[in-house]
Amino acid sequence: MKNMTQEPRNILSQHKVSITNPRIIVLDTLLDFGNPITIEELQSKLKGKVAKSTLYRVLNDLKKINILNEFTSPDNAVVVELILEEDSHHHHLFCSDCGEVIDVELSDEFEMMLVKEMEKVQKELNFEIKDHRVEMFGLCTDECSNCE
Amino acid sequence: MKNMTQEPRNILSQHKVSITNPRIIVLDTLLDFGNPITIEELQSKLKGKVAKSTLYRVLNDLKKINILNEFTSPDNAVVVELILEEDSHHHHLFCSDCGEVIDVELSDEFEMMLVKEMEKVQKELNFEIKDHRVEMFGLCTDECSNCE
DNA sequence: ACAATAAATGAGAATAAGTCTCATTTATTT
DNA sequence: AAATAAATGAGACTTATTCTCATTTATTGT
Repeated sequence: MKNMTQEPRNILSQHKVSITNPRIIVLDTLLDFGNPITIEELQSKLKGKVAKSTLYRVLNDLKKINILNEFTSPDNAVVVELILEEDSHHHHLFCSDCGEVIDVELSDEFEMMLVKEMEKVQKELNFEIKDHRVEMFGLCTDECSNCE
Repeated sequence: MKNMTQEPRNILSQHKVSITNPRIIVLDTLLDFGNPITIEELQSKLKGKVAKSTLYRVLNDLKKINILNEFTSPDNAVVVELILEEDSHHHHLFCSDCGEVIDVELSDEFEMMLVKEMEKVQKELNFEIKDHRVEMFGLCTDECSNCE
């Protein structure tokens, strides 16, 4: 899902937040990595460039303008992922061995069925469902660059 | 999914772990609550009865014998839930307002389709999928005892 | 382009969740 | 009931995240 068409400066100005160095650097790093990334890994990539407190602030800023998705891996590590306009709806696959997080697109057929299920749940439980998430856990095999 | 048929002592002896007071108290509390619960809330229920360090140890023990499920809420709070033998496969619904976590069963039809989707993903990505989870987010309305 | 104002940053202190240590207590085994 | 092994409590320690505040950087109006 790597995407080089978007520029940090454009992203920021499109969302009407001021353009600052730390924001550009964080966005650059996320765009360059192109996959969901652990805060820990992100911190190590930014060591010496962006202060720890600033990193957390920038991540919060990005969440506020809805271009950052945050979730946790099975071992409770926080993972973030940029939401780019041309990204399609997708879910995540976690390797329990190396910790890698992989984007997965499921079929439209499946997504439609999930929506129907959610509608049923909404009615039964009188709950207004806004969003959903499908997570899959397992082991990446020989294709994974981390585990061998 | 509240279940009163299981006794802490039986659960522990069935899993060959020694029967101790803190373990009984923690299991009792989880059985009594009968729903997924935040560590924070669990701690407050056990205040003065079980030491913090012991609580975490007991929770780890229960995870080791596979009778405790752990996951995180959308705001990254850790939530635990007892896995009882007669519980059926289910998913979770999170209220963004009051933080309540509700068990949801989805149709067999849907689950079968999800399994098919996972098989596709397994082949495509050469990933061995062991487990999955469907999470839904939204707002509970007038039925919820917490929000009004 | 420049001054004034508002917002963002860095560095480290503060807080909070979870783990670890170790002396004491409680279970289990014989 | 004694010996051995395991579990506990209390609090120290570690690590992730938030907060504070003095300084720097961006934005706005002229």
